[in-house]
Amino acid sequence: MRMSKGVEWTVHCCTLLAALPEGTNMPAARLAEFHAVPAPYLTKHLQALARAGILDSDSGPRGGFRLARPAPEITVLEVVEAIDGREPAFTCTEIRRRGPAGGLAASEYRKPCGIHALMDSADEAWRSELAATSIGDLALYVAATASPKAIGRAAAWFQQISVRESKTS
Amino acid sequence: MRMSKGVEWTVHCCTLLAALPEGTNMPAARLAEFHAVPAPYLTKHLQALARAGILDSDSGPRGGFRLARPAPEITVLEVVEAIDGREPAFTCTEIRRRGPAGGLAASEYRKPCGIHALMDSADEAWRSELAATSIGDLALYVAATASPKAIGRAAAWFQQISVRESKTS
DNA sequence: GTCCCTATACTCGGATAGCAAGTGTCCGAGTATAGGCGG
DNA sequence: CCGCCTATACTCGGACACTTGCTATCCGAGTATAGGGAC
Repeated sequence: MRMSKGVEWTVHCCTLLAALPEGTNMPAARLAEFHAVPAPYLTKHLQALARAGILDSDSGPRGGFRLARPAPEITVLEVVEAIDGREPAFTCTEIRRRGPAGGLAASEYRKPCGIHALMDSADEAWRSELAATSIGDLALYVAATASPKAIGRAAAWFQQISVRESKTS
Repeated sequence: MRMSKGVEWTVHCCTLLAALPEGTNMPAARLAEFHAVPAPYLTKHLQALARAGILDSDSGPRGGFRLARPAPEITVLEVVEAIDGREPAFTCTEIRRRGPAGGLAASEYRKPCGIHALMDSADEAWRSELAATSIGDLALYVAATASPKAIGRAAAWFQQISVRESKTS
């Protein structure tokens, strides 16, 4: 059971977007550059987030991605489900109905499969934990715990891409 | 993020083995027959459980698998980890250290990555839920909730394989 | 000088190859058993 | 009749193809901008 790499990338991207000023957007190429990940593949995942209603996207020059809602209203679970799928990891194939002891009428299996119920319960606990934290929480955590040097470098890079844009105009 | 089918199969197998009389074992072929799953592939997974110390195996005629410990002392988490691996689904690649804002000394990243911490927390909640239920609990649940007809069929099949064995002798 | 038009360059969006891991299968090594043989 | 030996058949154990889904990439459609020209 392995989670897609895209989850880590997109959650980091959302956290960065949450730190941007209101109404500001950032193209996928810049997001990829900041996180040192392959740009085309990251774009694919960001599109999935746009489809899920987590990001809004603008085309053309000065275009890019931005959070569709305030960061505190976006849970990490939403991002994970947008990338990794909404269906639970465990899929019950109703083994108990098969084989020599199975084959009975559906009415004989009214109680849920015990293993299925347990797996669903564990899955629910997992999702509950991810739903309790928002992108806004993560952004605050980063702002509070990141070293001043790292924040300084991020700010410097952010200014650099601003002058890089104004140079073309 | 999809869990291996082998998890469902082996948990069902362990539950069945828990229902067997003390000291009784069952070969992989019978377990596969009862659950209507491919025997060779199930064998592969049962071997993983034997390696993990969950099952004991006997070779030769009258051989087979049996629980290595009392069913209440075997948690579902053990079975899941034996099949699906012990490492967490999410792997942090320390994205924050890469890119234009990264590249600082390791001492600048003493606080753990927020996303990493959250994912570990969710993973812990998931594992905790699976560790709270034992194979013995599942066996009791099945015995309490399965329909009398299903239990009757299982008993009939169990008797049938017994006479099938005695027929050869 | 102001407005409009056109060409441009940059953005997202979906469709397309490559690869790793899970899925499914097979055959060989080892062992308790069952029958036959000798005492 | 009893004990031993041998051959057997059945079991687990690890090594070998195949398929699905994640990984990585590219090119095309759409749009706001910037410059030039006309009024």
